[in-house]
Amino acid sequence: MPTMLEVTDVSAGSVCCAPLVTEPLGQTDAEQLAVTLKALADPARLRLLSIVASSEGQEACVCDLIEPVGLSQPTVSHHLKVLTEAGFLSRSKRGTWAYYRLQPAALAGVTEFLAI
Amino acid sequence: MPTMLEVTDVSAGSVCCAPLVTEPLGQTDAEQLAVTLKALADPARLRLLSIVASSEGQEACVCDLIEPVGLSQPTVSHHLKVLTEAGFLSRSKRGTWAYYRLQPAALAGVTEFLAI
DNA sequence: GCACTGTATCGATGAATGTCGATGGACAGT
DNA sequence: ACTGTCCATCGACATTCATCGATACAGTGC
Repeated sequence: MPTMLEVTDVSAGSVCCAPLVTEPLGQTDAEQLAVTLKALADPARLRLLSIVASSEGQEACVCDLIEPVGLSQPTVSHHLKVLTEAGFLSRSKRGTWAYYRLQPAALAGVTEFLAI
Repeated sequence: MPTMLEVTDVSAGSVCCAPLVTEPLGQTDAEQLAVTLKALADPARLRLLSIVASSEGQEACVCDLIEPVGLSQPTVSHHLKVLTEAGFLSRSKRGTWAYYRLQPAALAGVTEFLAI
């Protein structure tokens, strides 16, 4: 088969390593975690994520996301891709529409890492 | 007195608003949260935070942080300032040395916000 | 006062990133 | 096929940011 890539699934759960407060982080672990946190650290993405999370079935179509955040369609598409690659959302296309669904495990992974 | 500023204390606890998944985030809340998360979303800062967190009394002197992260002293100082302004660390000067201490409540606030 | 050490600030620079308009590709209806 | 809609990618631009060397500031000891 050629390229059945379908974005990237982190198959999240725990993020990568022991909780932040237990032991010093190595360089590569820190870089990986920074990528994940950077995906969250943007106002537009936080809003998109919260809108998806509080939608029916924690799922929303792109067309329903553009107006609420007040950004252009390409920009919204870009942010959704970032969130998806970080594992916080998953994408499924139904007809002409693309639906993005919350992946609670990814959030849980971050929480677990930051927990005391 | 002229400027007794002493950085900025968030006197953290909960971050600012309802958990991410409960209701759509407003623009200003999202911006505030993004600033907080951006402070975490950097490899060097994650490493610094984890080193401080796993030190005796969850506290460390700048001089003990420079070598482990392998960055210049001004850069380390910059990152510590960012973490302090975000409320994750507090600073206290004792003699010539500056000690940075973990503020667990700030981490707890983020955790609370991301929790399901 | 003077030298020394530990930190913070300043200014510069290169890299990363958020944003948009324009374009392309996929699908539905006529 | 043609048209229209929904969405992703591309290229460009402006801004932000991580990093460093140089410098300034504060405290200690002589």
